[in-house]
Amino acid sequence: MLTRLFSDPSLLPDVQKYSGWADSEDEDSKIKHEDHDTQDDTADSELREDSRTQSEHNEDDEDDELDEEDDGEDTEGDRPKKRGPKKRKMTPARVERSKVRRVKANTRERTRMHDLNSALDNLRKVVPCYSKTQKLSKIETLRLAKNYIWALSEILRSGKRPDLVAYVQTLCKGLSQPTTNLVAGCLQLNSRNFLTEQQCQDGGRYGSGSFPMHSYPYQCARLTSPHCQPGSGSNSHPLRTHGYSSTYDSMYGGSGSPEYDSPEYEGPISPPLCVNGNFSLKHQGSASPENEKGYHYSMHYSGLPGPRPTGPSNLVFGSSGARSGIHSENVLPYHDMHLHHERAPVYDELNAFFHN
DNA sequence: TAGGCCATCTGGTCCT
DNA sequence: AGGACCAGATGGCCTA
Repeated sequence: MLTRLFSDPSLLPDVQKYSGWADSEDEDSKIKHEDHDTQDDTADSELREDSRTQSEHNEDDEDDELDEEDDGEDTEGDRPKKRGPKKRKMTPARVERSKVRRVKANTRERTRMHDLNSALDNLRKVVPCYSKTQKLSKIETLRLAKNYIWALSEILRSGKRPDLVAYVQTLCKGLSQPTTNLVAGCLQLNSRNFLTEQQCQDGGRYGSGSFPMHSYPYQCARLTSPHCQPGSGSNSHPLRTHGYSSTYDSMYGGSGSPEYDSPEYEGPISPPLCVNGNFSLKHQGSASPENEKGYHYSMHYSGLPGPRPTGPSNLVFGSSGARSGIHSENVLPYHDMHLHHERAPVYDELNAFFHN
């Protein structure tokens, strides 16, 4: 309950500052630890005491003058007298300072974790599967990102157009089954979007003329995604008759598809970005929900033409601005942000590679 | 209900 | 000295 309230970064600091219940939770935590300390007055609590900064000790001198030393009580009954610095009593002033220090540290830690989560959200948006409604978990996001980087690196290294199956397999390597399904569904949706909309309405650089996506054999492979409806647009494509509908069987441990080894499928290979539907429909002037949907699932990667922004002012992913309370992720909405995105060199290279 | 995921608190350690 | 970072602990929420 409180946890959820705390999860609102915009509310939290003020809430903590001005509300009693937030402090009470902090109090609960402290009580928990203080209980621990009292339960066993041990090295643990000693360590904590010993680790206190020198300045605190100096500050506490005044307190020490007041209530330092009652050595008798310090021995805690039968226990042998401890070595090292004498344990100091937690005077009310010390307790108060400790509380303030802890509250400040907690706030910083929350902010830090919020920044981390924001960065993860940004990462979710640039990996090949992005959905606002079905977010990848943190660990899966990192795994997918790693696989994505690996896949792109391989493309650059080999200088070959990627095979979609291998590409998808690389992307899904090590991912959980649900995430694999999700990724596959995203890829499928984007491919379909491209086929049914992009191909028809876009005569531009990504159209069928410059890029033979329409002839790609894996466009509507059978997927677990509900987006792939039998009989839907791409399903009627002539190439659907080639029996490639089990594209993902092999990766899911299904029937296995010897067809994949056939040279027949090494033909027209689309770039991974194209496969993933990186023909950002947002830029096509259409505001239809379908396009919007496709946009969310895309990698926002198509708006590559144009001069590369230079200089730190264009760094959307720059410093977090945590101190000012403004996170970089909040500066621009993503659909604006990626227009100003400082593209990594790999983007340009890939773009050039696939469009020459 | 168990397990996964997550947010938060906390103390320790390292760095500037 | 203070902040950043880290990992462990804890508890809530959600889903199969």
